[in-house]
Amino acid sequence: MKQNTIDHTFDPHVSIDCVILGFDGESLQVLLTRHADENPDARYSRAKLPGRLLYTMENPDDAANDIINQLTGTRNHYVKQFRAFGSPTRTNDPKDVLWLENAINQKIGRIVTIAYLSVVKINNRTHRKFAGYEAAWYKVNEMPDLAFDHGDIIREVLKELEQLSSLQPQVIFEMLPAKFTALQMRHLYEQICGHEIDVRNFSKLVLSKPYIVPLDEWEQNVSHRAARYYKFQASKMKK
Amino acid sequence: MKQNTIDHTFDPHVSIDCVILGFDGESLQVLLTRHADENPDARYSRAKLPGRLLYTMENPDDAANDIINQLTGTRNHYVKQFRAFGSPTRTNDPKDVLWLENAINQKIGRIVTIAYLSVVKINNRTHRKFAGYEAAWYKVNEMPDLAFDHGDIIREVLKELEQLSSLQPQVIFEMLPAKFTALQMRHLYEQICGHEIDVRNFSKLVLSKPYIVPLDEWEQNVSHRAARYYKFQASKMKK
DNA sequence: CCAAAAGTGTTAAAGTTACACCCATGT
DNA sequence: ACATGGGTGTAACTTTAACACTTTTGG
Repeated sequence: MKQNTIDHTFDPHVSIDCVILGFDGESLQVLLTRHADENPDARYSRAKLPGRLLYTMENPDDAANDIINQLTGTRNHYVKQFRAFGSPTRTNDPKDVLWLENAINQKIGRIVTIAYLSVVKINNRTHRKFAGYEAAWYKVNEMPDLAFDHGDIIREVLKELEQLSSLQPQVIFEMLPAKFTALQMRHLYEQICGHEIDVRNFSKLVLSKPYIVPLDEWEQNVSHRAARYYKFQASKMKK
Repeated sequence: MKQNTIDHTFDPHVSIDCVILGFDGESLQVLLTRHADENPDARYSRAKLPGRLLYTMENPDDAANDIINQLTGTRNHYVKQFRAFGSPTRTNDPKDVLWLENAINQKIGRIVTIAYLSVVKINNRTHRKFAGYEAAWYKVNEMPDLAFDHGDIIREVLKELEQLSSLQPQVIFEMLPAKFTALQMRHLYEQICGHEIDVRNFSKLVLSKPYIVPLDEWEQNVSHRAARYYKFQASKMKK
């Protein structure tokens, strides 16, 4: 879709930021980038959402896919535009201004950013270094201090995820491994909706769905009764 | 909030478009602008969402409020950012390009627009002329051919409204007059969700809500049994 | 035998759907 | 008298919430 021949010029007015969420079996995590400097100057040190300026005539959705692909290696990930953030003060924090003008190499006014929500499976390719940055997963409950309004963006995206997962349960399975236990799935739901879920009600409700199919495989070498594995079958969803 | 002293320069990269919805007692309507030329050149003739470029350092939310205020005279209206639209081809239709370059008075690349959803009460001030344009209400089922991707934007906003009205019923009452009948309210719900609603179930469901309070007033001079009026009382909503 | 997590049913309450008739008013 | 819309109840079904004990396995 994107060619090497495209024009990589940009006007410093619109950027794309991606809230890439994943799940490690216990916690919901968000992928953040940091300057890869070994001994970073404080002004370079705040973590950020992965993102960049939008190229002239580039489709914002393509840009988001690019960013996600660069960091995670995936080409088929769930991604959805959330909304734009454009407060004139969002790029004003002195801690961020220096970084920004260095990175972009010119004076910057207000930048409108289009935030995307993406959910992926965490794997060993999702900690890539690129262009002087490195990306790492952070538990959403233990996020560091973030540049710009990125903390707010993440908090709002998380609320959106809660709605999204009840309206479109498929997104849940974009975060879970291909085979997962009921406990993993329940932990994920609990992280998303922010409260505990009764085990028995969860079994009934979720495991009764035709698109969650039990496998004839069980956990190995666990010091307790082994849990069954399930898989998600998209073709058994309706409407 | 906005002063006359603000800087009205802009870079032609980001615009704001408002999907302003209203209800006339029967149909859901959207406020569109047209060039007010008496005998309009065809190239000026497609209807558009009310909107404009974003001024340098202007808050997008403020811009949306301004646009809505200019057209409807209201200062307290429900408004919510929907999302950004930025396809590189969205401003490419030759029917629109001439108008756009005339209006903005320079060559234009791709413009990212931030779409807002607003709901207002229709009144006699909501057909204002301004700056060579005039605004008029159109039934959402009978929209004219629209410039750019404005037709798509409206269709997507209407889906959003359906979700919004079940999650935040207050928005319904932003469209209804201060006193309304059960029939009006039911028509509005039907327009929003796109199908008929059973009268008896509607009474039970809606009229059982504590925030919908019956008045001791009835319709006058109608050629059938007079319907009761109700009002919305925000203070009786919970959570 | 102990620790840890798996797995499994019942009941009550609330909400949703489907469905039909008589009433009040103006012409 | 008739046309128009107003107003009302019940039963079946579905969904949600609350709640506790026995099983399996490894150490």
